[in-house]
Amino acid sequence: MMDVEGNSNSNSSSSTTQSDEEMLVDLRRGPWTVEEDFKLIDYIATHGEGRWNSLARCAGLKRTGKSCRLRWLNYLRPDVRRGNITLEEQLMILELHSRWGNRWSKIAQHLPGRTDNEIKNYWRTRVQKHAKQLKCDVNSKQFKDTMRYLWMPRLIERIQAAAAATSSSTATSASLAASTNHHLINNNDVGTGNLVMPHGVIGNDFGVSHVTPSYTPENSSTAASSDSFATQVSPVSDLTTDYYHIPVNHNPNPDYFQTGQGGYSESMISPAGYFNQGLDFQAMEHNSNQWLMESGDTSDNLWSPEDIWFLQQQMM
DNA sequence: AAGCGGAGCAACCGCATACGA
DNA sequence: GTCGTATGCGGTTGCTCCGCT
Repeated sequence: MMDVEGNSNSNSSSSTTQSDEEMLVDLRRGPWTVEEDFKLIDYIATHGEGRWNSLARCAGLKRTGKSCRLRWLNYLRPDVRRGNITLEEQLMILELHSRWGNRWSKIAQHLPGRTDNEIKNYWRTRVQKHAKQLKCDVNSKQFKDTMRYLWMPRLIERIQAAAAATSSSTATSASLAASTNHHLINNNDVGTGNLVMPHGVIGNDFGVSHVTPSYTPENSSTAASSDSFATQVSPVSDLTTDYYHIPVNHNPNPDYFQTGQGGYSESMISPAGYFNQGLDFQAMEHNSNQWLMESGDTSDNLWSPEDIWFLQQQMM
């Protein structure tokens, strides 16, 4: 593919409008040029988006409507966030993927500024790489448990640590940590009631505990809406949808919430009980150590030796 | 310095669904 | 109800970059 010279492409899409696109005998493909980008931006600024086939034609772009749409949505749109996936976003992706699977666009809706394509790429390149390093399939129960019991708690710890390091002086970051905990842990209150305590005292069996004396969902939301916050860290608290409060068993996807398994956080509360269900955590720990040795990307190094030690204690 | 291989990412493809005539 | 068209989504491809040998 990637015929940058723009070969005719009558078979580019089985469902794309024949009348519109086949008339464009000179369709370009491959990477977009700066000139094409400007054309598209200009046209959309004047006429708005939508009706992509006619847009492509009227804007003088020798591209398919689909190509224009994709370019706009994934790259040119002014609110697209570029750059590294933050810890908060990683956590969100892991959590949301555990709920919805490869529903990338749905996941992207909860990560403002991120596109489904970007999240999909992140998953395929980073998460699947880790699965490979752990020598298990990304869809396997073992790998999902690894995410649930090791990565996610570790991410929460690191988010809190980062917030504590930078925010003793700013309420914003504190609210972030609180809000992250609130959103990610609050569905534990379904059937447990012991994780989210009044006035933001939050803890779990992984040693992740945090006291946020003034936290409420309301002020978290307020803090999250500040501009500086939005540009520096992922606006987790903008995820105002209350799906975290939905009892996990209501999830329509049986693949992710099997009987007795619950959501990840439900099991996080009482890992010891769950650890007795035949999981090969020794093998996971071995592979995880190997992963830590091999990975040079600090953003991926979610586990410390203490984590491994703790994991071993849980298994005893 | 050159070759090679893997990672990351932009773009394409095919299918599904929505919508209007 | 059917057909044609438009849009959206998830999977896949292949290019570029970068690190390693």
